[in-house]
Amino acid sequence: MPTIKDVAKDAGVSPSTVSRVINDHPRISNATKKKVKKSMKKIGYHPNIIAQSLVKQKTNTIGLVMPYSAEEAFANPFYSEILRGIGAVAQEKGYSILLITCDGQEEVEASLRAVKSKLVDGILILRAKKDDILLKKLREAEVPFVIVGRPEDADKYYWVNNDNIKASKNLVQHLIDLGHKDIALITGGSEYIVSQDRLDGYKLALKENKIKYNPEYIIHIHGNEEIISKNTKKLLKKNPDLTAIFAVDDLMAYRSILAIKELGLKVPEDISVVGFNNNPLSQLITPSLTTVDINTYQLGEEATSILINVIENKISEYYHKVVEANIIIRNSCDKIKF
Amino acid sequence: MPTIKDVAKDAGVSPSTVSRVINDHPRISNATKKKVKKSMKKIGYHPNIIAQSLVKQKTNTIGLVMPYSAEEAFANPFYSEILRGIGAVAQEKGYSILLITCDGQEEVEASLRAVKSKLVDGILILRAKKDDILLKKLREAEVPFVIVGRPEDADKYYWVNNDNIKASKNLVQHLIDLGHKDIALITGGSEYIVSQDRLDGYKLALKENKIKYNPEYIIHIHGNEEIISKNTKKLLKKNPDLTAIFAVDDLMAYRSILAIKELGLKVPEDISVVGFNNNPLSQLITPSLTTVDINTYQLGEEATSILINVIENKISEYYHKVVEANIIIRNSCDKIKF
DNA sequence: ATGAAAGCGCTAACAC
DNA sequence: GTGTTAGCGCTTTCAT
Repeated sequence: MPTIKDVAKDAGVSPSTVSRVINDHPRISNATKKKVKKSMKKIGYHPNIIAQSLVKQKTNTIGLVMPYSAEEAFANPFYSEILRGIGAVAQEKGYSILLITCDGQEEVEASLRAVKSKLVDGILILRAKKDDILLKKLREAEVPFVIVGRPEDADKYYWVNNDNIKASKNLVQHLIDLGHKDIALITGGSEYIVSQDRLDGYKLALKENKIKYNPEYIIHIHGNEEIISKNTKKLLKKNPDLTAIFAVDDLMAYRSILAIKELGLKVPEDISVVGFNNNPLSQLITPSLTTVDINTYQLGEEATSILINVIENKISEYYHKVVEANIIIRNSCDKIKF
Repeated sequence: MPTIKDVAKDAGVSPSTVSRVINDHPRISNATKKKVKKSMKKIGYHPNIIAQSLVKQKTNTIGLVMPYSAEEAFANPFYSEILRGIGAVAQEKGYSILLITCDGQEEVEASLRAVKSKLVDGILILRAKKDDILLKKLREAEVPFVIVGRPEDADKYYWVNNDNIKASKNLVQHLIDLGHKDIALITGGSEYIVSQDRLDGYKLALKENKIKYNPEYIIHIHGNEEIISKNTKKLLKKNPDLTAIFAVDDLMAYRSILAIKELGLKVPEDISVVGFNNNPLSQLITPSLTTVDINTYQLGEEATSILINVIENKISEYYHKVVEANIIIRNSCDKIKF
């Protein structure tokens, strides 16, 4: 592999001149610039990015923490979609993406290692938990990082999120408008703030409509498997008054629908179902699923854009951005008949 | 950020001794080893991986080329799932994953750049095309790389794949066993070898059962959108004899099923449908989809394992591995009634 | 078993 | 505008 010295020799200039050409230095004559570029092409030279990183103390790489947990959640197209948004902006601004894979509990360690080893200039976190050690450690380490999700101490972080409370409230309001009063909520682990927010939106909608909140209607699910099916069935048997189910992720909604069908009931005639996140498949299933489009791609774009600005010192004050979420009404809900 | 010199000073040894501790050099006394490790912890030292990479001429990073094309294909859980397999092995063997995102046509350039800039030690390619420039260029560049898919000139590459011909043949045989003779095939762009293989398997099954091959039953789809719906409908109207549709990806099958339903026909009573790739959702839709499990996770594991072995010179001869694919029979196919 | 010194490929003062 | 030199943080001979 040719180095900067080989180019210098071939072009009859010094290595620093070659370096200046690489970095588009202003004070360099067009003649030498051309000459050097020709030499680079001739001998097939590519700058060694590792060497550049070492001296510039910057890798132009952002880290993406991805626990490869067995949770089905990971099979969620959410990740592919947000990755697309992240990739698009990163590429446009000349950054690479380093996937930091790790198993479950190691994520704190793995992230810090990537940062302290100078592998990445900044980090993207794809979830926000309550009492999150990872966030605290990263802040202590003074690494640039951006969260997709709403952290606690919201004014001490950079983050991007949907207004989950509002979107959830609107979605439940839609069910209420159709005449539903007994609405179950299937939500995720209560350690995730997104679960809390969607629950809060649910409660808010009930309150505004003077519907009594019934804690028996709430299920917290950890993982995404069979439990949902079992719990849906249990729920429906225990509470024959239920007419609607709100699942906080479309994948969960699919499982609920299946369980409802297995019980011999029909969606939406007997039970209305709504989801969240607008999985691309939700328009293809039968019945097509009413859900909330959270603009996952844009979430990825915005987060990356902010992160790169932080890395390049173009933002100093903590800052967040709320991305619109829109209800998409399809065929999984019916009016209550009196 | 502390460097190796700071540790050396604190421990009262030379930088090279610290380096030897970092690299588990055999000839180093336990006493100094302990002393140095203590200092490292005390001052919060982490080796700078960039500097290590520069001198070792090795980054311990593998590149993953991912065109962020608009194709829905990218929303396919296939990518999440294979990423999990790749991540698991990479992490276990101490490698990071660099996502090389690029738009459509740039993939050749982007991959070569990553390699020649010494950003990665090797590359993983997630598809095989006919007459593939990328593969040729990578081989010219003498970069370690492994393909997920069967390339042309199969004996000149490292690759991992399912036996798509066999799996496809078996799947079509299953339809034939149910009495189907008029089976449409919806497949991907003919530039992809996987499309060709699955078509060949289809043809083989017909031949073995002395069923005449009808080219009108074959549709090549580029992209995954509305076209599938339109084409399914056109196909069904033109060929009322059709009793089954084989889509080479589950997502395509979902769209076909929807189109069939929109035509007022029933799956599987009127038309049987089979898919491929065993999308996790295929068990959740109604009717649940008969498909082929290609063991995506394992595909990712094997490919990564081979790549790392190649990088570390543990394999020299070109080599490939075929991963089992299994038919999963669900409820989307019916027997033909005579 | 440990230290001194050179060098991986590049950039960035500082000279002129 | 271009060359000289030092140095980014680490490893690795070559000494001892």
